[in-house]
Order: sequence, then structure tokens, then C-alpha cells
Amino acid sequence: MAADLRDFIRDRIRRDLDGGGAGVVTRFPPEPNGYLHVGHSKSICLNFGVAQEFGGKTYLRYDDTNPERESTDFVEAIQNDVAWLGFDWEGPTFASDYFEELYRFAEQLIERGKAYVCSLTADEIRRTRGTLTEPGTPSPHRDRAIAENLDLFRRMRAGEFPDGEHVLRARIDMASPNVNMRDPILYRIRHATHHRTGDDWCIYPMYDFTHCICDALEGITHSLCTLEFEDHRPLYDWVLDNIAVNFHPPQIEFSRLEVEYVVMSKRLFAALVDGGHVTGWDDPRMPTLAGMRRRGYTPAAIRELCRRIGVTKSENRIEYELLEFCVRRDLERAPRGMAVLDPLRVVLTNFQAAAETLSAAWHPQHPDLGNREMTFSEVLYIDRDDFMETPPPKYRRLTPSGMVRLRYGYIIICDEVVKDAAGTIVELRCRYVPESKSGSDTSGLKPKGVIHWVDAGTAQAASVRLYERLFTEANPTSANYLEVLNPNSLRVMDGWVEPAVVASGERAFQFERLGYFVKDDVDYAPARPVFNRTVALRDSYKPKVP
RNA sequence: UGGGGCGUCGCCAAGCGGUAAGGCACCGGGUUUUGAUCCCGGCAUGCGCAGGUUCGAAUCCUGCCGCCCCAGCCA
Repeated sequence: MAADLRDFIRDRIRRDLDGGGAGVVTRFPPEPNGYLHVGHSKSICLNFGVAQEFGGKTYLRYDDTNPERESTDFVEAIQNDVAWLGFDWEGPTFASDYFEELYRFAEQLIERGKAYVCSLTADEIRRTRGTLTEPGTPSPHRDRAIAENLDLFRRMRAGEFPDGEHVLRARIDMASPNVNMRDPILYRIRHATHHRTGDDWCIYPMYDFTHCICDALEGITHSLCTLEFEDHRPLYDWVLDNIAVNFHPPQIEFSRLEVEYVVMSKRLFAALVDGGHVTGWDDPRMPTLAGMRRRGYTPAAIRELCRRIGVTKSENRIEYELLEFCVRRDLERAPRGMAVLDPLRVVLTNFQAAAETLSAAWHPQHPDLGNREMTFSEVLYIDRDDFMETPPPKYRRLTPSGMVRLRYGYIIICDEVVKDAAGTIVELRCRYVPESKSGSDTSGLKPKGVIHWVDAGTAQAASVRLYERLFTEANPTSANYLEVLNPNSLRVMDGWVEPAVVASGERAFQFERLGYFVKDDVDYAPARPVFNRTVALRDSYKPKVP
């Protein structure tokens, strides 16, 4: 399966396996302090993907070592998102599952003279860490006796000290050119309630101490993370080399996924929500998986994106068009329907009979999807921009005394343009050609265009949301995101949709010539349909503007 | 100015000494009762720059240049 995927990580795994490595075990390790976004999908698809391809397994492991920002709500939301993307995990497990073992390894480090309790203030620690070009200076507590360190650390755990009084530090090298190795902090005192362990603990392990040990304990064969952790790899290795653990996973780094016109920081997400610029974390304009789901992006499309972008160490920012391509590609097989978003009334002056019932395929290339029925009668709606009084050259829609095919219906010819006092077109009076019925046309007429329409008598009123990019610049930053916010990112249309779409149990449709639309997860009701436009159709129509 | 990374077409990305894959985008053309889909074709004498090694270099060597990350008791 997916044997065609090739990148430096998969190559590495293949080599490890050929060299006698036993199986593949990976992990996706989010901190439960926010919602997942597209960026995470690269890590998810990579970790779960390689495990699937090599017959291994993947843990969903929550890195919950900072109780003040984490919650079970996020734990659940993250699980929903990973499941939605289509992956099954081992677990879930939590770093907090290992708090007791982690603590014992910390004592072991102390006993081995590899860690000490430092009583400097946070500020003092920062000042003595040195700079990027100057070495740090050793803490006065660096050579504290082992017994004293042990006693202090146990009392830290027992809750004898307030936050900030002491920390446990690794005893490595204050002069290391790698700042992460200058006696990094392993444990800090935090009198806070943890979402899972409650008040059992008042000391919490830091990421660098926790992550590598959890990887080892779970038998992770390949610990995949993003580039910014490259500098942490020596510390990852140092911890495992200095405790009694018999497994040492390799940490392998790859570059994050970035997308043009998209911000990926939780801080910015919160600012957008709090500022009322979007309606919530699941607003269809948000790059969160929840937002994309509501927008109508499909799991398969996101997986396809991750497949196409590859895995490398080069920083990248992919064009939004690639994501849209993947979405359209997956949605191509969606059933078709017709909707009119900006209605213009068309009266067929020669249509005398009662409404006629027409039949149309749900998908022109997939007859297996069956057919739906629609009515055709004297009064119809077409979209305003499908009529022009003075059309540009090559215009293939309706014009005064011009003719056009109504998709799945009849050819109509425009006889009269009715305007109100202000000069706005309010109605078109047309003739239809009775012998031009779709599928049994004997008229011999060859209209140059086909447009969509709905029957005013049976169409259902629908609210349709059209989206544009949230930002007007490809590279919004935390500094300028407010200035480059797109004021037109949401446009709500009061339109009409053919009744079969509402009656259908399907969620996603292509409204012909308009794009792909999805019934909104939260606001849709059959009596009051609400659709979100997932993505517009590709459009190669480019009128020559002088 | 310390350390760690990265530089191949507008955006991704193969390539690992034998003479620049592929995708997206873009541009042409064909089919089409969606200006969609689908199908064909075009799109890097050049791989950050400059030297060098070699019969031969994007690939090896040397020196530059540019960009990213690191000085949280965040992850």
C-alpha cells in the first residue's frame, strides 16, 4: 500500500528495517492545549502513514506536562479530528500516565550525579545561562551533595515549596555552544490542578525530559518531529543515555507545513475568535481541522495534500491553489444540483401549461448515482451575472434577443428586459423553444451557452455563504494580521436551491457552474437550508477587459 | 560574532558522479448541454554564487552569499 511514497524518512525506515530493525512504532504527540490545524495534518499523515505502510502502529500520545493550559475538552477535540482524518491510534496515552516513572528516572539522575536542585530564581537562571556567543556560568548549587539534592527534590514533590523556589536541572555543560545543553531545567514546581492527575502532583516534568522517556517507554522506533527541535536532539539523547532505560529511539526532524494566506498559531486563532473576526474555532474560514471540516474540505483531500507536498527538511509554504486542487479533485464525484445565488426573474411568455417535470442525472459522468426530478414552469430564476445587456466579446450567456440553453431544460430566447424606475433590471421576458427539450431536442438550434436555473414555483429559499481568503496577503504575521484581514472573507447570499438537493441525504454537492457546497453542520435545517461554499470551480473564463 | 539546519522552474519536489522526474500554477489545443471534469501539448543548456577535482559535477572539494531555528521554570 502506498508503496510509491518516498522521502528521506521513509528511506531511513526502510534501511532500518533492512538492517534488522523490528517493526515500526510512531507517535503523534500533541499538547492538549488547542485545536488541531492543517499544519498538524502533515505530522499526522506522516506518523500514521509510515506505520501503516510498514505494518506498524502509532500512538496518539498527549504531551500534557503543563497543567495550566491543558484540558480534557482539547483532548476530545483532538481525538475527533484525528479520527475524522481517518486514522486509528494505539492508546491514547498521556505523558501524565508516566509521571511516576518519570519521577523515578529523575531521582536516578540525581543519584548518578547528573542532576541537581537549583534554587536560583527564574531571572537568575536566565542571566547565568549566557548568550548565544558567551558561555553561561555555573549555578552556585551545581555541586550540591547528592543526598541534599535527593532530599530537596523529594520535598519539592511533597509540596513543601512554593512555585519557583527550586527547579531540578540536568548537570551537563554550562559552556556548551548549544544553549539547550546549559544545564536545562527538568522539573519545575507548579501548584496547579492537572486535567487528569488532579492535585496528585505539584512538580511537573519539562518537555525535554519527558518526551524522550515516553518515546523509549512506548518503544517508539522513529520519533518524528519538526525542525525547531533539531537543537534539542542532543538533549533527547543525553537523557536517554544517562538513565537506566534499554531503548533509545532516534529523533528525526522534518519541516513543518505552511500554507499561503494562512496563519497557524494558536495565539492568532484565539485573537481572531476573540476579536469577532470569525465566529469560532470551527468557522469555515479557519485553518483548524474543525473549520475545514465545516467548510466542506474532506479528509481524503487533506491526506492527498500531505501526500503531494512530500516530506523534507526545507522550509516551505505551499500555495493555497494546491489545497484547493486536492479538494476539488476529491469532490468531483459529488452529486450535482442547481442553485441560484443572485436571482433574476425570468418569465416565459409562451409557457401556458402546468409545470412540467424534468429528470436529470445526479452526476453526468456517474449514471450510477441515479437521477433527480425538477420542475419547469412559467417563472424561473437565473443568476444575474448570466445576463448582460451589453456583453463583452465571447460572452456565452443570455443577452437581449440572445438565446441560451437552460441546463437539463429548454432553450430560451430573451425578448424583453424589464427595469424599475432606477434602471435596475427586475425581470426578463423570454420565450422558450418547446421542441428543444434537453435530451430530445429537434429544434436544430445551437445556443453557445448553457446556464443553470431553478423553478421559482418549487425552489427552496436557502442561505448560501461564499468565502474568500481570510487575509489579503500570502504572509500574514502576528504583527500585521489585523491590517491584512480580508473584509470580504464572508458573503451571505439569499438564494434558491432546487428541492431535490434539500430532500437528498447527501451532505456535499456541486452546484453546477458555481462550485462545491456543503450543508452547514450547525446551521442547516431542511426548512431553512444553509450551505457553505467549499471551493469554487476552476474558471478559465477571462473576459478581455480593455 | 556561538551552535544547528536549509538553498534544484512562480509554489512544492525527485535526483546521491554519466549529461535536470513528477505535481500544482500558468499558457495553448481537443471533447463537452457545467467557460467544470476529462484528454493532449508547452513550460529549468540549467540546479544560491565563485573557483577547483574529473573524460564527465545539481551531485565530490574549497571559499563565499542568502534564509530559517535556538538564550521559556512552553511544547
